[in-house]
Amino acid sequence: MGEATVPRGLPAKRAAVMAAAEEAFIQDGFSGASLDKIAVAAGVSKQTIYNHFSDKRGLFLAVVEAARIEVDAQSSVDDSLLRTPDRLEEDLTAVGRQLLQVLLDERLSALRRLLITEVARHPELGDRCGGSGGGTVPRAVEWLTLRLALLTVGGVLAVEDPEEAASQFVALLSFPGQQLTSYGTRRLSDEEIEKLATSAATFFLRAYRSAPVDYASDTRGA
Amino acid sequence: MGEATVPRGLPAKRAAVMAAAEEAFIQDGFSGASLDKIAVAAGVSKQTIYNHFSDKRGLFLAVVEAARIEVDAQSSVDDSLLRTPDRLEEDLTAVGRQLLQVLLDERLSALRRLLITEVARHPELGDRCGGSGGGTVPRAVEWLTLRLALLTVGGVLAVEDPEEAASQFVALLSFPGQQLTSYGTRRLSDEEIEKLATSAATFFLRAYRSAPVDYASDTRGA
Amino acid sequence: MGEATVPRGLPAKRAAVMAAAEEAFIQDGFSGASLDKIAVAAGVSKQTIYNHFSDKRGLFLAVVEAARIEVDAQSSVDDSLLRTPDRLEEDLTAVGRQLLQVLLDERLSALRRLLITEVARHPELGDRCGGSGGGTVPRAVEWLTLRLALLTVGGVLAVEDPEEAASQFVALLSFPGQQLTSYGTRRLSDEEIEKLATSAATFFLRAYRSAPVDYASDTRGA
Amino acid sequence: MGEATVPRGLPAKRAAVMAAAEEAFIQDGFSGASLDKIAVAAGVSKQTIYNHFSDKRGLFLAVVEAARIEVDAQSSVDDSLLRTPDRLEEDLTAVGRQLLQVLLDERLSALRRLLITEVARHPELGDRCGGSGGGTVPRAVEWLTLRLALLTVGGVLAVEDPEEAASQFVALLSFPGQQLTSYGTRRLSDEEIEKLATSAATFFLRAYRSAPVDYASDTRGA
DNA sequence: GATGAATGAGGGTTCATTCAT
DNA sequence: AATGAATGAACCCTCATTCAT
Repeated sequence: MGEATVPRGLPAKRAAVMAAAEEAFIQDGFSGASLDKIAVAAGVSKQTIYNHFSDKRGLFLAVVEAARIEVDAQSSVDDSLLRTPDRLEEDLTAVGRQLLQVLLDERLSALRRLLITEVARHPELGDRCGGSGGGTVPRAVEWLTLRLALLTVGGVLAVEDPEEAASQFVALLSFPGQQLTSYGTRRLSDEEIEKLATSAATFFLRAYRSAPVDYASDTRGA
Repeated sequence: MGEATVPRGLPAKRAAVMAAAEEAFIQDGFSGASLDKIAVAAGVSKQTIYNHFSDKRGLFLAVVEAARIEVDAQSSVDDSLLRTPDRLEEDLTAVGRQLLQVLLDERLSALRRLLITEVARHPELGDRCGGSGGGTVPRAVEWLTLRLALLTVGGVLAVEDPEEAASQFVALLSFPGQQLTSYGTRRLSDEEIEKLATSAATFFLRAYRSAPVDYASDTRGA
Repeated sequence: MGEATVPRGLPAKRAAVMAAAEEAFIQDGFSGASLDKIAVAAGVSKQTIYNHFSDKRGLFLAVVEAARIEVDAQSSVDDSLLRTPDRLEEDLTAVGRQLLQVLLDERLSALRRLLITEVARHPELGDRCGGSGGGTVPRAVEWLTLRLALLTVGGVLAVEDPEEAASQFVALLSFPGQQLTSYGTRRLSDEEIEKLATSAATFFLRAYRSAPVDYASDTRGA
Repeated sequence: MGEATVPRGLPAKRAAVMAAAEEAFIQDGFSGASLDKIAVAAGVSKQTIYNHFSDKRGLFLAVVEAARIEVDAQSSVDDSLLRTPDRLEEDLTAVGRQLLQVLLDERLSALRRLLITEVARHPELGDRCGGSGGGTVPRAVEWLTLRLALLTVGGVLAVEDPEEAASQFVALLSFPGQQLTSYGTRRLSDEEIEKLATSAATFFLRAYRSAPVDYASDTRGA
């Protein structure tokens, strides 16, 4: 935990350093980022960085950890969705849209790209950042898990393992989303988002919708 | 294509440089890798690198391009699978196992991690490396697409868009695979592979199996 | 003025760097000089140079500018000469002697040689170093101009344009002086100096002495 | 003498190298010039340079020596001038104009700048290149010396030492010419040339015109 | 005689880091 | 707590030069 829990130095300077460092690390990677430039960008002496953080790696870890927490706290899905059986497909598609936007959020994507490469070089990142550097957003996934469980209890869905199903839905969104955007390097158009969300929701419901009687008469979307 | 297609210098030295460079770039990233060390590792003078490649960047691009091509050429799936209606679930699970092994192949994963961060910094990579998301294996995916199409034609599956369905299957495997392994940083156990493959195959067939009459009697789920 | 006017770093180190740099640049030229060697000669780390100066070029410009100012400040002619009509030829010859010594001063010559080649490559030098031809000494020339003007006012000389005449006198000294010494590369003997000064003074007075009545009886020549 | 008198290799390639080298050395100085770039500019392998010349210095010396000879051979003054007493001032001014153009010739100036700095570093240049690297043009000066001697014999001028007088005339032209042009870095306008030539001729004749009877009534040009 | 390939040394510059204030 | 000054190592790259073809 180190630097993050025992901040030394004036908090304002510390925050300026972390902001500048986050941008630098995201832009240039760990080795590519320069403490000189970070200090200049933060309007701070270089030594001040060393007063706040143990060294370059310490700064890096603190920045990533803070950003992860912050991003996760900001990502949520419209809580009114998936609460009733009607509009099931529409609601799930809407959830897909929102999840996509959360998962492909610019800052989160940049962070994820950073983690993906640096975790292999800095193993402590894995421990600090909720595993794997995968960069999914725990809160939103937990929320979806809960909804799926409730819908199953309500007889609307037939999901044996809600956590697994939630992960599958996220996978159906995230994987093509990352492929299409080069891991968040470019943005998706509204049409692309719509298409991905619809496709995932359709596929998902085709497998997990509970009423087999409806199945034969189901007019599955294209 | 540049340096990769107009090799100058003795091919042996060139190959040694590329091998050493691939390892260095994978290990330390683009900025982290040192040409000095690459030269030493390749048993070559530093200037020799510049005799073969224009730049550090030129070397990087050549290395990545070559590795991509090579990896893709080596990755294939057992061609006898998914050729008959019987053993559908077993075969699809086997395909999932093999795809997982291909997709999480150590070298391919390392390359993917490299690309994920560096594409943002070297846009040429996207153009050269086909999709830049870096890291699915075109040949294997094409193979699966073809199999799904044929099975649909044969009435075994009900897949409207085989390409999309193949991508979905890959997503169901790759996304959790990458999460669990920190993008290929650690290896999956056989049990984990089995579980992922089974889960994906089950989910996939639940949605795409063509005979609804079988649906009610299906003993699905792990 | 740039680096020269905003000195950062301990002035002592800065001065040591500039001294070492002046010697190196004079000895080896701009491209020939090595910052490594300058740092060693100055007893300073190489990075310290970059702490004080923006660049190799920045260092070069600062060094040349400072040296020019310093050299000019040190060069003067015996102020008691050319103040009375008597001893006109002797005084002018003495002025010639002293001007020669000033103009062929070792440091000034070295600086001039440096400027002559580098001005073409670093145009800023021309602006910074007053005329860039590099190497006459403004203060001494101004002094002579004033003396010639006063002697003309006193009726001793018949000089229409004192500034032009001063330049001519300097030309009569400098040009052969530079030729004979390979632009200050070797030193003149006292005899050579005497000969040049006498020749220039004789020639000059032959043209500019005011009393034509004296002309016929003049015992000129060496 | 070395390379210049015992040329090895195909003369065409040798000439291409020398031409490229002359430009490079003039542009960038001895240390600044790169054999790599010279080879490319000459359309020749680098090793070919070493087949023709001993090393970088050998190439440099050969280039400078050849250029000096060539430039001198091309510089001459209108031989019909200064042959009769009439039009003395006009002729001498015309000689001044032509000498200025010769002395400030672009190539000669560039060569002179090169020599001025490099002679100190390569003493053999002084021996090979007619002393001092001063860069006057022997043939033209000899011509003027002869003319002044003949005019003195003819009673038109009163020059005791024609060689010294010729040098003085050259000094009166060259020195301001080099100052004004930053040693040949920029070109003089016709007006500037005219002014310099007139000034030198006027000054020269004021001192050396033989007829003192004319002196009092002389209306010396401004 | 001419080449392409290779070398080792050194170029200028910037790095992460520490000391003194 | 914060700074400016300084460090030594390492960075990528290019140098003049030689070897083998």
